[in-house]
Amino acid sequence: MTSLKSDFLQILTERDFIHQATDLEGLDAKMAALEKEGPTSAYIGFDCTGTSLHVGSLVQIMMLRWLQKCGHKPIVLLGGGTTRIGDPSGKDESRKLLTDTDINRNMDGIRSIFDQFLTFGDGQNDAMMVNNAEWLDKLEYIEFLREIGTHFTINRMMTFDSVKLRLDREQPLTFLEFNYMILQAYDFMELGKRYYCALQMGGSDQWGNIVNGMELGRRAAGLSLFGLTTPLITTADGKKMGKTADGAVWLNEDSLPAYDYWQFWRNTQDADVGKFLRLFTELPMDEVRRLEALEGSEINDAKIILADEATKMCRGEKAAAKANATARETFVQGGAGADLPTVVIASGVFDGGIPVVDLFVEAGLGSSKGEVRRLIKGGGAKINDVKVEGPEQMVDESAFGEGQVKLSAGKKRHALVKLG
RNA sequence: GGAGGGGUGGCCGAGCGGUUAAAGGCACCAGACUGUAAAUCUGGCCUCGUAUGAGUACACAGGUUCGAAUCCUGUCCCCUCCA
Repeated sequence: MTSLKSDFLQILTERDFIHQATDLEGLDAKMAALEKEGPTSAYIGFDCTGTSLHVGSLVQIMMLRWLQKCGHKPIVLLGGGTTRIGDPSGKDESRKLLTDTDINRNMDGIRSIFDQFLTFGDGQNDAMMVNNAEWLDKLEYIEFLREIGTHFTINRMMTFDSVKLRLDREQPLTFLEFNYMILQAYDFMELGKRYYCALQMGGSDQWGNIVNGMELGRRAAGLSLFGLTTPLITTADGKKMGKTADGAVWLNEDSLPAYDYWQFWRNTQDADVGKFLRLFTELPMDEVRRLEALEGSEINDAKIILADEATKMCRGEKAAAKANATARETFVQGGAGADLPTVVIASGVFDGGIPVVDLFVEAGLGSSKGEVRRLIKGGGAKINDVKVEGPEQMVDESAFGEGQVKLSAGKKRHALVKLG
């Protein structure tokens, strides 16, 4: 890559954020002119398909954060309107249609995430959040077709992956979904007109949608727009990043406690440490290079730093410190950290003792008694770090040395039970 | 509208009257090895039960049969081809 002049693109390149970009030099020149011409604003759209976003969206969010750090203006576009259509990109089947109340609820959840990562306000490079329902809901069909529809040919639309893949696999694509890209294109143009937004970023599956928006903006409004996509982030063994046993790794505290979030990063594979440090932390590159070069068990230090940094950003300094402390106490000192999932059980329940099996289910370390029984059979269940010998074992109040009991299912899952 | 094919456990996918709680694979969980890694090996993977076992289960509802995921009837859903 030839030398880039703008800080923003320089950083993005160095940290491997960029998969494809339109006219990188042109964009670079525009962004480098920051001091004279003011900040460039750029947007990323997020559909409101769930109450939270997961780490899959984190690359995108990090880009907005860097954008702001470099003195530009990030725009978060919530897809209040487009979510009512459903993006067919990268999906074999159309998604179930969401109700408006679902969408509104989801929007609230998602909104709260961005407060962690960006600074919102009215200043020149403060972030802003907009909802595309604001303009999409008002569109008039015939008028829209005449003004916008004339700029799209079916011939070209058929060549875009989101459409082509679906058709190639002989999967149905509804007319509703077919319109998604047009509406997203319209968004880009609208943001260009309203807020001088010149750049749209997104995941690699958004390339087609982004390019469409650029072309529409140019043809229909004479705007000069740019597009940039991130690579699909996969783990070293080729899986899509961000799925764990219990599902997605959510960014919202409500959906995933900070301790688990921290653990997710802590359990990164060796081979991914460098990549993740680049993308998901703001550590200087020298530091990243030093950390990823660590070998053997030393790389664990790098993973801890990764977990600290990532958690700090998403959940705040305190939560990160707490998660770190809990992990240290639990794993290094073999104790029980305060941040472990905790269940309070009325002390009366223990009169005469209760079966271990029930206790584990109660503590959320197993979804059924059978599952816990199997765990015990496999030798994976421990109480206060003592292996549970058999499923018939009973637990009574004598186990509560300091008012709590630590239960472990395997090496990584722990929970505390307290008397209440 | 017509003709045909199909709906099996989280997913893929065998089975097509009893030997089927249902092959195999993936995913997942635990153990061993380690470094809270990867790879590998071992065990597990519907619910209840210490267990012999029992209860549910192969889209849904009925029926035939000593016995059905397997045969029949109806319903719902999906796909393909034709118009």
